[in-house]
Amino acid sequence: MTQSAPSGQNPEPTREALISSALHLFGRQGFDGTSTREISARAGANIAAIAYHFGGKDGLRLACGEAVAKQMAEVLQGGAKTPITNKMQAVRYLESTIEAMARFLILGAQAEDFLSFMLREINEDGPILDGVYRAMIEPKHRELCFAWGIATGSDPESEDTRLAVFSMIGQLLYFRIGKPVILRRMDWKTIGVQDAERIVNLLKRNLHAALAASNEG
Amino acid sequence: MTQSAPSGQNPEPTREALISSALHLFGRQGFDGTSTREISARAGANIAAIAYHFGGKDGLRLACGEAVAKQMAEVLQGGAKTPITNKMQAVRYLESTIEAMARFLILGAQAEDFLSFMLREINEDGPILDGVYRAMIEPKHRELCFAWGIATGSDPESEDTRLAVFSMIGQLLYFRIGKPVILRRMDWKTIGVQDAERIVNLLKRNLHAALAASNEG
DNA sequence: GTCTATAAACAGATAGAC
DNA sequence: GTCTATCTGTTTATAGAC
Repeated sequence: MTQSAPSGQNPEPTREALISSALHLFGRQGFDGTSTREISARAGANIAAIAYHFGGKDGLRLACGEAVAKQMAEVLQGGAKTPITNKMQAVRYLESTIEAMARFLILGAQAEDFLSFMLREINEDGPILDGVYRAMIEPKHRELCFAWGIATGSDPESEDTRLAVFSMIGQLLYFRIGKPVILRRMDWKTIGVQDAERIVNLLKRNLHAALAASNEG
Repeated sequence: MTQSAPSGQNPEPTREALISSALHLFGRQGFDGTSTREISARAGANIAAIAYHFGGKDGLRLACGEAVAKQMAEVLQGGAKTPITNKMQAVRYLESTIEAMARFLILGAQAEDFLSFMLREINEDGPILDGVYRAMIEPKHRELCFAWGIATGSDPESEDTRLAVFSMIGQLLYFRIGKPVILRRMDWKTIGVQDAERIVNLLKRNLHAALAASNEG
């Protein structure tokens, strides 16, 4: 938005190409493991373009973080259509969120770059995590806690509820984070559609089991 | 910090210091983000010592992988004392494994370097993961699957069992992997002893709930 | 807005004294 | 086995033509 769009064309083609290339390479090789030459070459642009558009390599990294936050927020939106007022709606919401996230995380091909990048940024615990946490993780987790509270009849913002939601999300995310390990142990070359379905069913069973246990306690 | 070698005592003091320093820095900054100068300075050794002892930076990385595999194997050993013959023993084994791993992962201060390093290596999916997988992850996962099979009366090496064990381990590991996110959401500065206890209890509840659900199905 | 050319700093590896 | 000094290649950033 900082520049006036040329008539009819894509406003910032090199800018977007640079972000897309950087996201891909940062995710695969890490920030320090990727050179600006490599990024610009992959984007079909010049090395100097990075300094021009983003001020430098660090600026490009930040722009990648913003792109991830924006894209992920769009993906995660869609469950919050109908308001949740009773237990059945809450359970359905939790279920459909797990399904959507699992399919996106495990199968999503275009998600690969975003996720690898974010995984590294989470470990780094820097300003990019700050942004994505505020824009996406925190609001979504709060939403899930609200639904969890309705589904189990407990305080949505209690420590136990927040931790319970993390344990639900955690097992889901691990199927993406631990993918290299899982592929070895399962003797799979990749996680196929039917494999993902099996995982989704397992996660839903675990969800219902955990909810039932919470309702008893 | 530039000390000379205390000749005659510990067989390889510089070697060990280099591995320990590298593990720390690789975990925090990544392999590419860490220079050999930084490593040798922290170890109180000379830059040339890395080439002498390990052949180069890559050799030092491999040595770090071996050190992790060795240390982790020791930590994980200890549960496989008594043979598992009945359901109660199997459940107790799963429970105590979760407890031991959770306390080690979440609280263990000296585990920090090992885990950060391995997290990056898992994402990298290279030769270091190969070694650690074979030496530690695969055998331990197999052991857990065996116990899970006894506890639920299902085939220990079926795909569903292997995935179920991963979902159990996954939620455990996420409390370490996603630590920066969790600290923000829980508004904690660090995960204290009583917080860890709360998490362990949650994980045990989830374990029992999942086992119960598996027994029904 | 994109390019070439180059500067200045830094990387890992090594030769050779001790 | 440890040191200093240095070689060689690569890094990011920038100056200036177009």
